[in-house]
Amino acid sequence: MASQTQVQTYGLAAKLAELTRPAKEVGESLLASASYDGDKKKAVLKFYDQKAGRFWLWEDDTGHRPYCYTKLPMDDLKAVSARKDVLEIVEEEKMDLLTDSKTRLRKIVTTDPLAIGGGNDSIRDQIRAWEADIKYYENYAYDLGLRMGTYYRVTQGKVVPVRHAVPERVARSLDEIMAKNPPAFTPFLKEWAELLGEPLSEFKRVALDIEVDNEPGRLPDVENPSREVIAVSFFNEKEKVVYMLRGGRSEEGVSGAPYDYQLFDREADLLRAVLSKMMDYPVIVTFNGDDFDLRYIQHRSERLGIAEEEDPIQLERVAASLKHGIHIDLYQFFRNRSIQVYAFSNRYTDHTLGGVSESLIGKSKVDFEGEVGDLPLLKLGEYCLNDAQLTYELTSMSDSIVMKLLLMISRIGKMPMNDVSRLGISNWIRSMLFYEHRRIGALIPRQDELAEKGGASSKSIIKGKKYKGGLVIDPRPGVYFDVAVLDFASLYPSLMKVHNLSYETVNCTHPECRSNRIPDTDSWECTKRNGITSLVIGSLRDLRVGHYKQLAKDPTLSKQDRELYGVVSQSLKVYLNGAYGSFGFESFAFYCLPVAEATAALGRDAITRTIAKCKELGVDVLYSDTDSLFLHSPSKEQVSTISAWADSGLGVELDLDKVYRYVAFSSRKKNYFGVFPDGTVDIKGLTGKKSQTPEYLKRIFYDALGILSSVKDPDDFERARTSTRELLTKMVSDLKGKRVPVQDLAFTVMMSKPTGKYNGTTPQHVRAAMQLEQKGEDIKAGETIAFVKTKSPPYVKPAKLARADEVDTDKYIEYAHSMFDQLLDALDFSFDEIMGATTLDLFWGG
DNA sequence: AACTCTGGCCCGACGG
DNA sequence: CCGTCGGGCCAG
Repeated sequence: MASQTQVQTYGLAAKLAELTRPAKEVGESLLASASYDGDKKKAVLKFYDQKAGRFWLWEDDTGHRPYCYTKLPMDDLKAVSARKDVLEIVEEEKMDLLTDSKTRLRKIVTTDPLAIGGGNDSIRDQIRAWEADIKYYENYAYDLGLRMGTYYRVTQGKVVPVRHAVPERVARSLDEIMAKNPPAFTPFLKEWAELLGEPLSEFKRVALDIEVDNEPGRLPDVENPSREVIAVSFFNEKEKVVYMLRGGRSEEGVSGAPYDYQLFDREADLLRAVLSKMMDYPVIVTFNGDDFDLRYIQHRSERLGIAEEEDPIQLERVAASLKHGIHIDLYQFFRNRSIQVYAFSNRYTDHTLGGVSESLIGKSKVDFEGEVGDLPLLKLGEYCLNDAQLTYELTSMSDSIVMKLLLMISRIGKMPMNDVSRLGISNWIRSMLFYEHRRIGALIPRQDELAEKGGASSKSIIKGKKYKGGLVIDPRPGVYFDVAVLDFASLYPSLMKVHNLSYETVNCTHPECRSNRIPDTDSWECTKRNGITSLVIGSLRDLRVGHYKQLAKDPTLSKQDRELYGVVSQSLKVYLNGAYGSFGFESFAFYCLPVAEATAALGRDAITRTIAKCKELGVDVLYSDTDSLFLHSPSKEQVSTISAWADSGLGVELDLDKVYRYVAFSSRKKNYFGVFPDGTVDIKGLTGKKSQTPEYLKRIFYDALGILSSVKDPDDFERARTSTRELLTKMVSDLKGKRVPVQDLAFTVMMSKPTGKYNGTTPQHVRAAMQLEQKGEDIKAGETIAFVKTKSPPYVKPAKLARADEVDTDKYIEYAHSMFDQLLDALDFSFDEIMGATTLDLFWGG
């Protein structure tokens, strides 16, 4: 650890003199980020002192080197580093050295059949020495024993954490979990509980948004920023300010604006003020700042001759980062599928600022006509500030859940928050597992070593997939009252734990393990040693299921503690759900197909045997998908018998998840709806709930479900049938009579790539997008296209360009037909039938 | 550079 | 006309 703390001298000189101070004066400060600067060959920790409102940097250049694939002395490295051409060659030599040392090491390690951890202390030491030379600097802070978002105090050059007390109730619950697990899990559980119990911190932050004076119909070019930055807004609870360029814009009414503003005559002055303001904050939040806002400010500042020293922005290949703090680009964060699905339960689907804001905070972007550059200052400021406000509120909603998730995911993954916000689940897990390897002095496997474990032995159901996945059985069509749904708690992580699944243990070298076959695969499991991913994932699973989920609801704990444990539980869920899939992902650092395949195979085995057990007990299994069972009217005793059997026989927890008043299955898998005792409806997979279905059809669909939700017993269905018939008759009549607004008939489908990249086939939404492009619109991947089906080629039109008389009504009735049949199939009536032949004749003129 | 996985449904485009 | 495939969205 460094003995001397230094302060960087970039940034506005005066500002920095005010903001930075020597470490010996530093009181309690929040660690915001850690990174390794390869150019300066220094690690930089970024702290923020909330009380004093100042940030400071702590640099470490002792013993931690940037290019550690080498045995070269530091001085030699420095000498060659000065010359770039030489460095290239030396890098190669370094790689040779690395290979040599690894070969030597492997000779020793091969005496250990599993090649991780080492079998005795001398091997362990050698591994550690070798590992020290190939340190992975993402984990830098954690190598020093530091943790993100935690308060530290610096005394005599040492960084010391500010400790917290663990509530007694929490300690007790942890002891119980440790008692239930084999001793190998104890150190893991302890370590994790200590980390996860660390209180959450708040981050002083501001949201930023910019407006550029663009040419009509064209987006500003970030790489060649020829247009002026005309407005920049900052928003948080204390500060709502817009910096604007006069540029001849109308100043009418601006003096009475409901926000603070500053007007500038020169763009360079505006930008200097912006850069200076940015320095006040350790965390800056944007929406798409990586690709646009910060990149544009930086390039524009360069062009206007603003000195590097005045500018806190540092552009990287994909990210825009800050020299003094961290930049969170929410666009990157919300685009992350794991976040979308597991943290926000798919509550948003559109990844634009407007889309996410509308879904999560119920607020929209400001609308205006024409070009942003032509707006009067009052409007310009309002528009610009509104975007910053939405951005900020996305981080402050629900008690700042976004910041808390970022922080917790960062701590679990041993990855700085700025990286967490930009990278996907496989990178979080990579970082987490690298750390775990180093902590126990284990070798991190190379790709070729992992490949030796072999590929998949099962054949996937779907063409083009790598292995066989979860089991889905055909539902029994019809309506069933009193249906209980049992499901396995974290099935895949549980199986990884119980069956010791890890890349080094699966298909191990012990001859006596070969008989521990994993059903439906050619693989076997190891009973000689605990696998590292089994230990890590298993510990996290137990802590989530047996500890944090309960603590989050425990009334004896303070609100603050409950909130912390809720965030922990949610973050763990993200990791647990991603772990299995990552092992089947080619680019994952621990990619190991046998692990993914074995997990899924054991899942199929578990559910198959449970179904058999149910049958044996005389319980009807109506449906099952991967880890869930739908049981027809089981008794309490039957449920607890099955649950107890799963616990002892399979080693996996099987719980009663929910009970439906009734469930209606069609013959289609992953397509059903259920009604809870309180009348709420649970819809799965039906077309009527899909985001692409036109608003009008969705509305009718939900109306129909409303009718069906009132059904209390089989006799009620007759009434429901009559009401449904009336509803659908009116629908057909409204469609035929063109009484439905065109907007409500729009299909909304996302573009997964730009129009040009669809080769060979042109789906309807792409055809519509191309029409918009012809009108001069810019369509990007990720945008949602609204289109209606029309009667003449190309049979689609963007919704905003279509007239009611162009709509192909028959297509819509056809679509409604198929949509309602999914619903009615189950109830044993059909669209045609319910409409009655005469009604159909009437409307279809047949 | 990359966006955890497989299973399943639906529609429309495309080629024979 | 029909089977196959690409594309999108959803379940788990």
